This record gives sequence, C-alpha cells and structure tokens, in this order.
Amino acid sequence: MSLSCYTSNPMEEVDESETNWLDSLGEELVRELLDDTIPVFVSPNVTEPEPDTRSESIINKLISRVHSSGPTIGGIESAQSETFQSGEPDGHGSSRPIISLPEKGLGKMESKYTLRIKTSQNGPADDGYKWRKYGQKSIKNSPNPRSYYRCTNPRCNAKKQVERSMDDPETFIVTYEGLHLHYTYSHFFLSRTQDSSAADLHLSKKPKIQSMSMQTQVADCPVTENTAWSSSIMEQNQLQPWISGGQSPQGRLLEEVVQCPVREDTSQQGFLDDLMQSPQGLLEDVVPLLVRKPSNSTTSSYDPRSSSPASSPSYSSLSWTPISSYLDVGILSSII
DNA sequence: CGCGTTTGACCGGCGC
DNA sequence: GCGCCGGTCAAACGCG
Repeated sequence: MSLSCYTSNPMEEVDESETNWLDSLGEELVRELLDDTIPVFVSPNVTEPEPDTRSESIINKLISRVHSSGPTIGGIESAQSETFQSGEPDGHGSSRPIISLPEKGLGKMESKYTLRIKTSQNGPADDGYKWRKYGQKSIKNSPNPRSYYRCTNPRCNAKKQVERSMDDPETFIVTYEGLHLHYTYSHFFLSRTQDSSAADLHLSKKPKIQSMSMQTQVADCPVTENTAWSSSIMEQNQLQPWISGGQSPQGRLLEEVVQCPVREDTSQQGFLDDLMQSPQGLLEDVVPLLVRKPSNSTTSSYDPRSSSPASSPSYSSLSWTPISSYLDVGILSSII
C-alpha cells in the first residue's frame, strides 16, 4: 500500500519568498528528522525515493505541510497508521508509506484539498473530527453519490465531501474544505507520559503550542473573540474517540489542529523560532508516534458502530490543494 | 429525548 | 432567460 500526496494544481509554481524561511531551519532539524527513523518519505513522485533524496524530501514535506491547510493530521496519521499496521502489500514492495509531492505546485493556497483513500471498508477512516452529514447528492456522470459532511462543532466551518471513486470502488475521494478552529479529541490524550496524574492531564489539555507561540497565534488568528480564544476552544472541543476499542493511550498521539491564518512575512520564522526554542523535544511531542515508531502502532480508527462512510480505515493515498495563506499549526507541529 | 441520517426541495452559479 | 448542476436546507425518520 502506498500513500501519495499531490496537489490539484501541479502547474502552479512555488513562491520562493514563501519558502525561503524554511531554508533557515538548518541541517539540525533535518538531521533530527532523519535520525528519528521517520518512516515517511516525501518524494517528488510516487516511486520509492532514493536514499540520497531524503533530505530534500523532508524539506518538501515541511514546505507542503506548512503551506497547506492540508489534510488534517488525523487524516494523514490515520493513513499512516493504517498503512503501517495493515500489512497489506503495497504497490512498491515496501511497507513504507510514500507521500508524494510535486516538485512545484505549492504556491497559491486555498483551504480546500482532496484525499484519495483506498479502503476495503465502507469508507475512509475516521479523521479525528466529528462530522455531521447534511446532504447527499448524485453527481452527473458518476454512479456514486457524493455525501456532504460538516463539522459538528458550531464554531467550525470545516466541511468535507466523500465520494467513491469511479475508477476504483475501494477508493474514496474525500474533499476537505474550511478549517477546524478547535482540537481533535486525540489532542487530549497526547502520550507524553504513561502515568498521567490529574495535574498532568490538566496540563495536557493546554495546547502545546500555547507555551511556544500563543501570542503569535492569537495575534494572527482572525478569531474575533481572541481574548477568550483558548478557553473557548477548550469549551468547544469535541470529544470523539479516535479509535475504537479504547486501547493504550500510547498510540493515540495526534496533533492539535488549530488553524490560524498567519502573515506571510517573518511571523512564520518567528513562529518556528519559538518552536525551536522549546526546551522539550518537540519532535517527541508532536510527531505522530506511529510515524516515529510504527512498531508501536495500535488500532485503526475504524468504528464499526458508525454507519457513516466517513468511518473506516485504510488510507492509501492523499492529495490536496493547498491554496490558502493559512498555517495549519497542527500540521506544522507534527513535523517539527 | 437528543442526536445523526436520509432525502426531496430549494438556491445560486454557470453556460448556452 | 432558461436549464443544468452542485451544494445546502430542513422536515421526517431512525437509533440508542
């Protein structure tokens, strides 16, 4: 099984001014990423990346994630998770998921992106958010209806469309639109420690990025009620089990998905500076555990109780159309 | 009873 | 202006 990412606008070119700041991340970050046995490669194409392209791949990954409001971490991680544990032979003779990105095409961004999810189940995996179906429509020239979902959080305008691919009945095309202005359930169960005390639990409810750059976020976030931003988000958080079965919290490491528009100037660098200055090992904190240590992968996100086609595992490919000036802090944090 | 799904109606954009 | 089409609304319904 492979996992590929690409934009829908491959002809668009990257605005170098938007990516230069990434160059300053330094070799250390790349080395850290590489040394931490991240089993996800990013490649300009769908083929197995050559070993000497890994550094470039990591950078591409950074660029792609920062510049896109892209798939939620949940979606990506779900894909990765399923890929790791499925044992299903992929098309590349490797159990390693491959995220494929175009060499160019991450410039102009919009908050709409598409995932191609191959699954033998009834639908794509739970992506960590709670969706409410509000419509279904037959699409012209397509034998399969398209389902419309909206995030159940009243303050969140995120939507997604789920449609079975015409080409492959086992492939679902999931189009995400809008941004989640809240956390996933999994955010509350970040596996920093196994023996979480009550105090630890309380702390874990705080967005990790808060200690790093909350000021930056609040300043840049368009949420009108900035003063109550943190608390309101906590109140509005949804609690949706990321997995079924309630297995070990260790495997439930997921990222918050707070998405705030950021200025396209030095704020990004400043944000990263904050991240880099964190005393804790950020990689350990935020990189999906399944990515870092696939052997620790636990269960899939499939919830057999749900009749929604949006709930079943096995992502196999991802694509998105990152065309907005939004920074998905959750995605960013997942790779730093 | 609350919440989510279903499904026909409605609306707006777009092309002719 | 008209029709097509995709997206959304909202009442009815089902389920736990």
